[in-house]
Parts: sequence; structure tokens; C-alpha cells
Amino acid sequence: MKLNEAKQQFISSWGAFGTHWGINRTMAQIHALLLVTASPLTQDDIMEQLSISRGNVNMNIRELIGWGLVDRVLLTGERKEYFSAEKDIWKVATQIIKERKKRELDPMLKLLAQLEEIEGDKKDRNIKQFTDTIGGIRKFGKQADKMLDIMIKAEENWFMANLLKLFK
Amino acid sequence: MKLNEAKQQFISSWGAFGTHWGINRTMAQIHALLLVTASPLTQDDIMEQLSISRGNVNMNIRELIGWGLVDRVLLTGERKEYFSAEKDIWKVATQIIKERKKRELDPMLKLLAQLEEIEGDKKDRNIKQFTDTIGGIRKFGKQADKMLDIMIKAEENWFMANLLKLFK
DNA sequence: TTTTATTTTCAATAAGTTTTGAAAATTCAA
DNA sequence: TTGAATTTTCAAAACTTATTGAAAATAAAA
Repeated sequence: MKLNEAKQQFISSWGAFGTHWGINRTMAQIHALLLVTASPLTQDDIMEQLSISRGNVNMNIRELIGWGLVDRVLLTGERKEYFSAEKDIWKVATQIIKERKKRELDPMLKLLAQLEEIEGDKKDRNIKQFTDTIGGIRKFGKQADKMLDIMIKAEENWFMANLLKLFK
Repeated sequence: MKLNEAKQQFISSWGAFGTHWGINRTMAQIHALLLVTASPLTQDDIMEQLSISRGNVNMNIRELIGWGLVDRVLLTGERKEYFSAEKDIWKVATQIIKERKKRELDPMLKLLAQLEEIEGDKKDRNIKQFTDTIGGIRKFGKQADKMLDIMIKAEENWFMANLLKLFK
């Protein structure tokens, strides 16, 4: 397999993969393209390589920046903006975990806590089933929350450890 | 808050939550409804409680059965089919992990292995960037794969399952 | 300042996905 | 068998989300 063929395949699969995770195809494809490209790219490069419109690139790039997965890069002497993706997959993963935790898990845990404070006779079969299920989900969610914090910390420490090595 | 209000809220939030995970709103809502309802329900019950069509219930229930999250229940003397959801959230989670691993992670790892076998000079900056990134993602994916297997095993193993209950 | 390059916005439209509902198929009892 | 109850299917319609592209805004150069 040739490099360009392989790139195309990766971009296309990563895009399809994304749709199973509530991420839009194009956003995942742009991310994939930036992941496997050594040098930063401009909006025009991305438009051309993925055959998509300027507006589409612009919106999705900004979304990726919002997720902390892509950075604007300013090349000296260049008028255009360039973009590049974090290549360390652990950093990518912890960044995604951090964001999804904040956007989804945290609000869900808050809601579940409220739902457990239900009025009525705790002996009632229906009420019991409800509070038991909600309680179970909440406990599970809290557990997951803790575990993810540990993963994030581990990655940050690893990063710090490596950063410090540079100064030794 | 009253039971029915709380149920409605849970169903609606669980549905919205699902859309961020590539699951359709209705499927997640049906799952939520079955999770918080003590007794099994018929298609008609679900139609009524969620105000959706018969066809919609039927398709999504079958999808949920395909994911191993919902079971058909036959009540003696009843002509209609009843449906109920697994209520133990750990079992729900491991079931989802198992399925997604099979449907998404395994094929992705297979593809990444192929993409690493690329033709050309390994010293070339572009080729190096590509194989490094793909290799990194693959290593990470394999790691995740192992970790998920451990979680699944833990849940399936009686002793470990009981040990885990201490943390639930 | 004016001009030109570049980025951003957003209404219109295209594409994709979900839902409906009626007809067909199936199941079970009489 | 036949017929009523129930489940399944699937084309068409409704709804949702993504994409385009041209116009407006912004930034840099002349």
C-alpha cells in the first residue's frame, strides 16, 4: 500500500468511527488528516485534500480547537493561519476524556442526584425500583468519574515528568 | 418531585445522553423506560408511555435485544410479548463494552495493523509521521482492548464481581 | 488611507436519519 | 382449517444535522 492510499483509508475510517461516538464525520476526518500529516496545514489545504467547502472546514476546525485537539500555528512571514493536531495519542485521549467528563458525565451525575430525592413511600415497589436503578447508575457514574480523574492525572504527571527531564 | 415527573426527566435526559454516544434518542428512551419500570412492558405500553409509533418501538426494541440490553419475557397465560431490561448497571456496562469492542475496536485494530505495513522509505519524514501516528494509536488501542477484557472478565467472574460490589 | 488577502458567518439547501402507519406476515386459539 | 391477535416490514414523510457558497467582517500590506 502506498502512503497516500493509506492516508485516505485512515481518514475515511476515522471519520466513520467518529459517527459511532457522536462526532460528525467531517470533524473526525479533519482530525485524522492533521494527525497523519507531518507539517501544519491551511484551510485551503484541508479543503482541497478532503474536497469540502471553506465554511465547513472553518466550523469544524474551530470545533476541534474548542476540544483542545487542534492548535492554530503562526508561521513567520506567512499571512495564512496554519493548523496542526496533537500527535501524542495519550494526550488526545485525556483531552477527550476531560471534555466529555465536563460536558456529559458531570451534568448527568448532578441530575441523578436530584432524581434520587424523590417524594413518596420508599416501600412502594415502583418507587423502590426507580431509586434503586437511579442510585445504581449514580454510584457507577461516580466510580467512573474517579477512575477517569486518575487517568487524567496519570497522563499529566507523565507529561510533567518528561518536561522536567529536559531541565535535568 | 413526584415519581412520574422524575421518570419522565430521566427518560428524556437518558435519550439526549444517548445521542452523544451514537445511539438514537428513541432507543435510549425505551431503554431508560424499561430500566426504571419494575414490571415488564408490552409494545403497546411503550407506545403509549413514550407517544411513539408501533413500528418505531418494534425496531428499537429489536436493536436493544441485539445489544443484549433487553430481554423478551413470556408471561404464562399472556398472548402478548413483554420486555424487560437488565437492571444491574455493571452488567449493562460490560454488555455495551463487549459489543462496542466487537463492532468497533476490533475492526479498527485490524485496519491499523494493515496501515502500518506501508511501502516506502522509512526515513521519509511523511512516511515516518504516518507510521508513528498509526503505530501510536494502535498501541493505545491494544492497551485499551486488554483493559476492557479485564473489566469484562471481572464482571463475569463471580468472585471478582462480588469483590467489585464493595466499590459499587 | 485604500486595497487585497484571509477568515468568519449564516441562510438556503442538501444529505442523512428517524418515524410513521398501513399492509403483510406470523402466531395462536378455537 | 379459519380468524383474531400480535408482530414485523418497509416505502414515504417528517425531522434533524451537515454542507455549501457568497456576502460580511477582519486583518495585513501597500
